[in-house]
Amino acid sequence: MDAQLKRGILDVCVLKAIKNEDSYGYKIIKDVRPILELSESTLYTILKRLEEGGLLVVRSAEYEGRLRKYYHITSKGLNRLEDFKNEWKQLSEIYAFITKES
Amino acid sequence: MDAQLKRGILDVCVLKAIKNEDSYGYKIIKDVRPILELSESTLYTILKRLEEGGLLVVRSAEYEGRLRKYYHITSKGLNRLEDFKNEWKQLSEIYAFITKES
DNA sequence: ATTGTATACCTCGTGATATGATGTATAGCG
DNA sequence: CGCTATACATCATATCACGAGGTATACAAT
Repeated sequence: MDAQLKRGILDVCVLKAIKNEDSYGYKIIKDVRPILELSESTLYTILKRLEEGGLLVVRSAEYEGRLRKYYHITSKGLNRLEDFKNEWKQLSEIYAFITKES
Repeated sequence: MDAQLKRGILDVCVLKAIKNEDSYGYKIIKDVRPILELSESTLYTILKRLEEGGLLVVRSAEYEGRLRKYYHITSKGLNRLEDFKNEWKQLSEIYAFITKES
C-alpha cells in the first residue's frame, strides 16, 4: 500500500486496537499487522504521539518478569475514532471524484 | 480534513483532474477544491513531483498573453489511478476493521 | 491614472512523519 | 550456550503539505 495513504490511518488503527481492551506494543503490532503493515519503530512513534496528544494514557505493569506498558484510550481518543467516520464520508466523495468517468 | 489523510490522495486527485483533458495549474486548483482543499504551493509541489516521476508531461503554451503550462497524463499516471482503485479496497477493509464492534 | 482583482506561475523554510537500522533486556527451548 | 520470541526504545533519513513571499499580465472599478 502506498506509504502516504497510510498516514492518518495508522493512528486510528492503533486507537482501535486498544479501544475495547487495554493493550501493549507487541500485541498491538500483531493485531494491526493483518490489516496494515507497520514496523515497531513506527508503532512506538505513534504511541508516543498519541500519548502526548492525550488520546491515550499509559500504565506500566510487570508480566512474567518482563515489563509491559499498557495503553488505555481516553475520551479524546474515542472522539478521534468518531471523527474518522466523518472523514471516511469525505474520503468516499473523493473516491467517487477520482473514479467517475467523463 | 486530517492533514495526514490527504497524503497519497492529493496526487491521485491531481492526476484525475488532468486525466480526461490536459489542464494547467490554476484550473486544476479550481477543479479539485470543491472536493479537497489544496493550496497553490502544494499543487505546484505535487505537479513537480509527478513530472519527475514520469506520471505526467508538461507543455508550455501562451494563452491571451499569459503563460500556461499544460499537464498531460502518461500511461504511468494512468496506472497510478488504476492502482488507487485497489488501494481503495484495502482502505475499505481498514475502515471495516476500525468501525467493527467487539 | 491608479487601485484592486483575477489569472498564472514559482521558491523557500518549517514542522510533521514513516521507517530502517540499531540497541537493550528477559524467558524459554533444544 | 545459542536461538527465537517477547518487549521496550532512539536516531538518522527521506518525504511531504503548506504558509509566506515573489513575479507578471489583463481588465474592471474608482
